[in-house]
Amino acid sequence: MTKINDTVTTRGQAVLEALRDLVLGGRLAPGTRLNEIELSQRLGVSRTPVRAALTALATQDLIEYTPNSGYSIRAYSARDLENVFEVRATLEGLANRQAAEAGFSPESEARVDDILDSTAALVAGGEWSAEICDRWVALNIAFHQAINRAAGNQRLLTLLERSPVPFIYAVRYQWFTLDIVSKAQDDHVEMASVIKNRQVGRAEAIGREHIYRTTRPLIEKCRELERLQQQEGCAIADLLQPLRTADDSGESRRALLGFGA
Amino acid sequence: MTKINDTVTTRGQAVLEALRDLVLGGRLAPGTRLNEIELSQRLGVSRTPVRAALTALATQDLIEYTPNSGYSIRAYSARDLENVFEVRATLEGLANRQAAEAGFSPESEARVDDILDSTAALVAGGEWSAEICDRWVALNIAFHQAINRAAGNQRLLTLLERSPVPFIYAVRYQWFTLDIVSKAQDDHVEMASVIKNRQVGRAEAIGREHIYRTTRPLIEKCRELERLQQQEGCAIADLLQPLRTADDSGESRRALLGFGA
DNA sequence: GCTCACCTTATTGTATCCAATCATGCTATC
DNA sequence: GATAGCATGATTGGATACAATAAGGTGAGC
Repeated sequence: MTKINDTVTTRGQAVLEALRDLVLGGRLAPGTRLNEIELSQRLGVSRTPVRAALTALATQDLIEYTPNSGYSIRAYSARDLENVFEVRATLEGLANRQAAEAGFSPESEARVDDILDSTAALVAGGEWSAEICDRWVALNIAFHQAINRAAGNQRLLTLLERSPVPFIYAVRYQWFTLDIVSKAQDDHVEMASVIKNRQVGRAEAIGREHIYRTTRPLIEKCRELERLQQQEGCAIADLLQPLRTADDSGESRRALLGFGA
Repeated sequence: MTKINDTVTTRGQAVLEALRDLVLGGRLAPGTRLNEIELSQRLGVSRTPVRAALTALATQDLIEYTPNSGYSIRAYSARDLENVFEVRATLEGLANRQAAEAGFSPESEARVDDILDSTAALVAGGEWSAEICDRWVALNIAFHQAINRAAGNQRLLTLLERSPVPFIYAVRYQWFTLDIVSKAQDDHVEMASVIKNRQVGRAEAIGREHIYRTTRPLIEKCRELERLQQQEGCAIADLLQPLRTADDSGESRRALLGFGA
């Protein structure tokens, strides 16, 4: 079994990264218990750093904790997702506004333009594969990160980066089609433009709307699935079902940890 | 030395509460190191639950963590405070909007009205003492909590309740004067009214503005102090200085823990 | 045959021990 | 006299042993 990467500061930190990837990967069904002993054995460490990582993940609401019972993968209902995205939309709106207030630094502006060029090229290519999708997802994260950083609000940045949107990574091959990504590209171009022109009010509105636009169909899909089944949480488990068995070799970091299917 | 309250589920949870109160209490100067051994001895437990609590607090950004060095009380610059309150204002705006969208339940409405009656009575009394201030602070928290709950967004509620505004508790005697509280009362009345009338847009704007209004003077004060001294962080330490020696018998829970001056 | 109680076992919670790391202060050398 | 290197102490990081709790199964009694 592969050991963890020990170039990181402490084992606890490394385990935290590993378990975060595991949880966000979406391979584990809601309710799955995270056994401390099993995890520590898989990662080649003792229970101590595993417990530290689990504590941190539970504090971030990425997993559930029940005293004397342990940690488990939490279920997301369509309502939960809606709430998560509503908060995120609001916070990204704030980030865009503050970025517009502050204006881009020359470096930020260059970076944003670079990213937009890259994503434009991907979209214009007309091809769409798992590999290209992964490239686009990385660029998409980089784009939002660049804007969120430009806002110059450390508190906001921390909240946005520490609350990754669950399932987005997991469902990306199903979700980010060329059509969706093309619309996102238009949004991104407008976001950058509005910030450059320091249009504060529009920046907030567009930043917020961009999140609503891109996530609403996902929520609708979950809601539909929930209607078909009565049980809460199961809806999303099903949405992810195809992924739990799919090939995932592209994700090097998680694969490195021995968490393959 | 007083032991921790063991009616709570696990020692780890109890220690977390205790340390959270300690940190939010504002008695410890920025940079103060949180020695695991010392804390465990004070609380009458081993280092293990202390470490769990410290991990959680660091994850919530209430304390700072440096690998192989430990945990310490973080400093807040005026800029930090501004960022924290900007995020909070935005989130409370969202809460008010969602509350207006959903409307009050009969119970929520009754509770909000009760609280408004109580705070109105305090303000109308014309007297202002530490004791009355404490009563008002508790009611103020209850008011915002009631509205935030009425929004029906669990995610949002968690973020708001897990990110208590630092220093508010610490500086409350200096800060919440009869004048300030009286203005807050007007805001609260309007917030409740607008939600009752389901005026969604105004609810968001007023909720947001209420936070800006009540916190901006605090930020200005910090900024002024920072101008006087060059060092960052020290400003707020000074703002709190009088409190570090002040009598604090009103805070039963923290006093219970043996963290007196 | 069903239910309740007890016991067993698996897993978490806590304490303690050892290792690793960092900071401090001293000494020696330039 | 100043600086670099080393040694020593204090503190954190990690592992392990032990205690407590919860869940599940088995047995006996009704």
